[in-house]
Amino acid sequence: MNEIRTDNISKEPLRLLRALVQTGKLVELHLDGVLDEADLSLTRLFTLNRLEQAAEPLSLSNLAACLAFVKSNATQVIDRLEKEQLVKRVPDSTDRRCTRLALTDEGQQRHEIGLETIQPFIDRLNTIYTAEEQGLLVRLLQRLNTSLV
Amino acid sequence: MNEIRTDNISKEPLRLLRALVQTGKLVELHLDGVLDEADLSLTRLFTLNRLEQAAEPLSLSNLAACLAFVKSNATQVIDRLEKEQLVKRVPDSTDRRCTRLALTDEGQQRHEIGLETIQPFIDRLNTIYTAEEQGLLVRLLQRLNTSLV
DNA sequence: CAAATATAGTTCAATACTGTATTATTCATT
DNA sequence: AATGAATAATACAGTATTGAACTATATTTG
Repeated sequence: MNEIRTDNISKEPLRLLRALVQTGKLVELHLDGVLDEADLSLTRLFTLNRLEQAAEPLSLSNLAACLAFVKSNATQVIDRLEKEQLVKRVPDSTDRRCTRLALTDEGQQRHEIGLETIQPFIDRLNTIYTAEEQGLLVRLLQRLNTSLV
Repeated sequence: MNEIRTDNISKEPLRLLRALVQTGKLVELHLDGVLDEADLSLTRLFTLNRLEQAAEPLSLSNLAACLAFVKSNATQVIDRLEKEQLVKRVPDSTDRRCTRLALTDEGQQRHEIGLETIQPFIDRLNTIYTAEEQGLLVRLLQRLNTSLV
């Protein structure tokens, strides 16, 4: 009797998967366009945001884990941000393998600008979803997130 | 008195955004690894899946819209799939600007293999989320999705 | 019907990302 | 203390994606 249930689930097995992956891409595609005027991308803004929010200065590995890309890419993202003086590499005091990342003043300013630039989209999210729905969505997504790390 | 509410929302304005974008990326990162053994990527599997599911043969623009990437990328994704004989370009009968896309037999087989390859992850999704939660999640995500097109 | 505008697809250059191999350092075990 | 395994970061090659400029065909409109 559970055939029916199984059939229902497997009928369109990629629906959830596609929704998860492609909504993210759509959002990124949209915001990358918007952020162009601030000389940022969503990846770059997220990076600045992480560094700004972190209690302790993050390492490159931390960052790669936070932002869902591989370590070698973290190196390059930070290379680019450092070249533009938005971020600074500082050596870790105790572990000499480890590099810590700090926002420069200009990095902080750019972070602010970036947040303002995407504010219209944030407002739009607030019209699309109620506060409760936003909370629910975040909880559901993070449940998957943590199960993937 | 609504200051409090506003503050609450703007305190961590990127939480939802980050959850949306990065959960998608994490899933893709994970499945790209898994799909490697089938000589596929998630993008490629989604592409095959779209072509297989479509009632009418899709055009390249359709596909780009479905899969959340730009037209020039659709051209190249299809170039690669066509080179491997998984997909065939066929001219549209009425509009000579338009190219329609068809799965080859090998493309269908590879699609099947791809689905089997990610089945363990689908199963895992089914343990992480109840059927109701999956439905809810899809509805919420698609609401944003359609508002972005 | 001609001219202007829009649409479908492609090309090409620039950028971003992944994966493998490598170096340097630390940690663990004996 | 010495050796071996683990971790942090990087370099580099290969691939994927974007964006702008372009060609060809359709559609609209004056």
